[in-house]
Amino acid sequence: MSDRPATLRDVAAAAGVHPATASRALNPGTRLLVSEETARRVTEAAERLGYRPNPVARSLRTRRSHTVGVLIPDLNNPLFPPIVRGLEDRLAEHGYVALIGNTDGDAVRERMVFDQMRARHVDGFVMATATLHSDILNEATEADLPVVLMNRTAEGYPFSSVSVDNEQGVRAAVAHLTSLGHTRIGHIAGPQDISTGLARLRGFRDSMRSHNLPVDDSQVVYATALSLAEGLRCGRELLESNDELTAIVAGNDMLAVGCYGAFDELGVRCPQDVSIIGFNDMPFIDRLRPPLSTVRFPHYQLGTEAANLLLERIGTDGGPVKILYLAPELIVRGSTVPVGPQAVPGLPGEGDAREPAAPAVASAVPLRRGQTRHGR
Amino acid sequence: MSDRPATLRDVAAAAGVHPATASRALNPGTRLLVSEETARRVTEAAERLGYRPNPVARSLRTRRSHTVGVLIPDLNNPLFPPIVRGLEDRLAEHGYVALIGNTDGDAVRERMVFDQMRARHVDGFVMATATLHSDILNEATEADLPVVLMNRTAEGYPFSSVSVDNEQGVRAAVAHLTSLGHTRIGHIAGPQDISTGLARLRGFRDSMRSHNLPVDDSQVVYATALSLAEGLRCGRELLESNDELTAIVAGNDMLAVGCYGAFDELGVRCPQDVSIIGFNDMPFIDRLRPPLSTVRFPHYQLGTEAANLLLERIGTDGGPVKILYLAPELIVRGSTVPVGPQAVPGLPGEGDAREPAAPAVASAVPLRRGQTRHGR
DNA sequence: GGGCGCTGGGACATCGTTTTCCTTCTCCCG
DNA sequence: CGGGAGAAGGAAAACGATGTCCCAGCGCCC
Repeated sequence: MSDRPATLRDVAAAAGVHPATASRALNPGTRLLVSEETARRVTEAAERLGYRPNPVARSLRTRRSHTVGVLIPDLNNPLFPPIVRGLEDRLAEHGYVALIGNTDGDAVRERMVFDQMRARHVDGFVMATATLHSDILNEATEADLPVVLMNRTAEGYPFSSVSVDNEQGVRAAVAHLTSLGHTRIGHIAGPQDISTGLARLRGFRDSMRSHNLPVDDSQVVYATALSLAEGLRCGRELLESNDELTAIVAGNDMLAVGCYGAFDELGVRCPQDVSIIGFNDMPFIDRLRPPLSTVRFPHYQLGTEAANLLLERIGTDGGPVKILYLAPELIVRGSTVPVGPQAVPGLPGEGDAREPAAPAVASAVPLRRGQTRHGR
Repeated sequence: MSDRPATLRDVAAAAGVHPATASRALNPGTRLLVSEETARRVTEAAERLGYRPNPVARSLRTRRSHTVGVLIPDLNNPLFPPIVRGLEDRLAEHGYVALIGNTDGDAVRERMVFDQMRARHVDGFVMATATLHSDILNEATEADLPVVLMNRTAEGYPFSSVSVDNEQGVRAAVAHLTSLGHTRIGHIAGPQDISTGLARLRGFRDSMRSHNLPVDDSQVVYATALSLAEGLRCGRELLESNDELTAIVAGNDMLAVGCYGAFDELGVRCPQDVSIIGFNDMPFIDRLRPPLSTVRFPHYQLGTEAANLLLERIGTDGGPVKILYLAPELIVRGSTVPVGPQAVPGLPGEGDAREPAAPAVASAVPLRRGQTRHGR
């Protein structure tokens, strides 16, 4: 109505009460301190004036910004947007908003955004950042900041975390490959200072052992980053030093896609010559050639669960520390086929195990169009 | 040092001055109001105490939140992360942070996030949202909110905008196709209530006309959203009603990729039977099969320019309204080939016009590995 | 009937800055 | 030597909400 937005004082005046009373009436937690009748009058006045509490003033008083800091390596990595969406959506339900900070895996940048967010008085942190610099975690511990680790696990820190059961995922991947007859399986391991890199390598070794398959040193190559470039480099190295390799378990989808480049370079056909399986089931990964077999986990839900954990910690300060694991799921696509000479199917790599209803290439008829076209 | 973070009052006490003086000394704009000597003492005290101004208190007083609202359709669309990164990086340089709101192309959600952001007193808006609901724009105009439209143009609103020269981009696409001998070219138009959908359709009609190629009604199909599903539907429709079509200009990459699905369904080979070209050059689009020819624009820079425009508007209130266009660039990949029988090259769709240095498949030698492998 | 407990709500301080106003002091010039 | 300009910085009022303190009134019970 007026040009300046209505303030609590305006509402109080309109309702004929003291501002403090108006505050009490409007606040769910303190509403029972005022009479039914007064509360009604105040809320009605607020409604009429289109009153919106000023979150800045409220924050100043309550020392709660209703803002959380989210540290991720890089939003450009297609894995993160769905996770962030889950996080944001869940936070929004509780009146919180997320401040997203990209660290680019750079310690200096990470420190910068962390400090910047602390300066803005975020109520908590969700960290999915690549290399967990313990000085930041230490600082957060000392300052008793609510922190939730996402897709990373806490070791010796009093932080809740939500992540995927990486060992189980990799075990499923290895079991899948062995069931296809593969025995010489390589692994492109993610950086070992990242918990996922570590856990997946562990899962790889464990399940190879349980299948009685030896793993010599040349079968594992270590990436220094979860990037396409490192995937290319490691794939090259792995293939060049291992003649008889028939399958690769990549530390994540990015590394696997990078490996596609190595295949092209070396004239290796995928999946006929070498099968490969990734991890994450990134968006669009099913549209590559060949469509990548991978281990999926529920991205969006990872975000919502992280939000839940953080909200618990923030809400009643004393919320328990929880370590949550989400179950992974094997997704078989065109990049993994049975080993051996028979492994040259007519149509190169199609068929997604998860969407069986999708009209497959195989079922398409040549169609009238094809003929007119070829005749040209 | 202490457990409670240092406040301006602490700094003032430490420097032996009044808090107001400390404020003046610390604030670049008012520093010249205090003596050299005092300023030195204050900054030194601040340094010593590790003083960080409380942005909440500052915001309350200055009515500046140093926060901007960014409305985008969906962060999951790979086109947006790079743009958002550009925006955030540039804003961060000036002490601003972005609040990102996903509208999902839904008017209700859009209204929600808009209100939420206004309640949070953002200093301005960057809107890249799909359908620009004029009531929101009207409201922003009335309230005199700084608004920058990104990848959308303003029509009759006093807002700066930055977008791509869509007409020119589509003209380049059509010229490319005609130079390959295509004459029967279809268009999957984006929604006509989005400025890009409109402009690209206009560009299509214009350039077809200037090549003296007729466009009948069946050659243009209208998508209701920039989604894979709509691309599939429209591609299907276009192909089924146009027997002799040899090329398609898609309203954006998403529609083009959706169209790939239609190709599969109908047994149409791409690019041998039908060439297709997209728009945007989304990340990872070069890794599809076939790699999509498309029209690129500098994503990151779109974000930084939007940030620049907004900062100008926010800074000196009176900053001019600017309409900025970025030049597009044609990217030829494997999805567009010459029309006719000769259009069946040995290797299906490879070769990226932009990265000529990349080792191409064609140059890969069979390699020793290939032999051992084939012998198996 | 007076003390007591309880409830509703007003007054005021407070969160940490910025900003306006005003006092003090110095200096310069007529 | 007095007065005005100007610099330096203190005092205090915001900004808008919340929370603490306290008082007035009312019902109740002994």
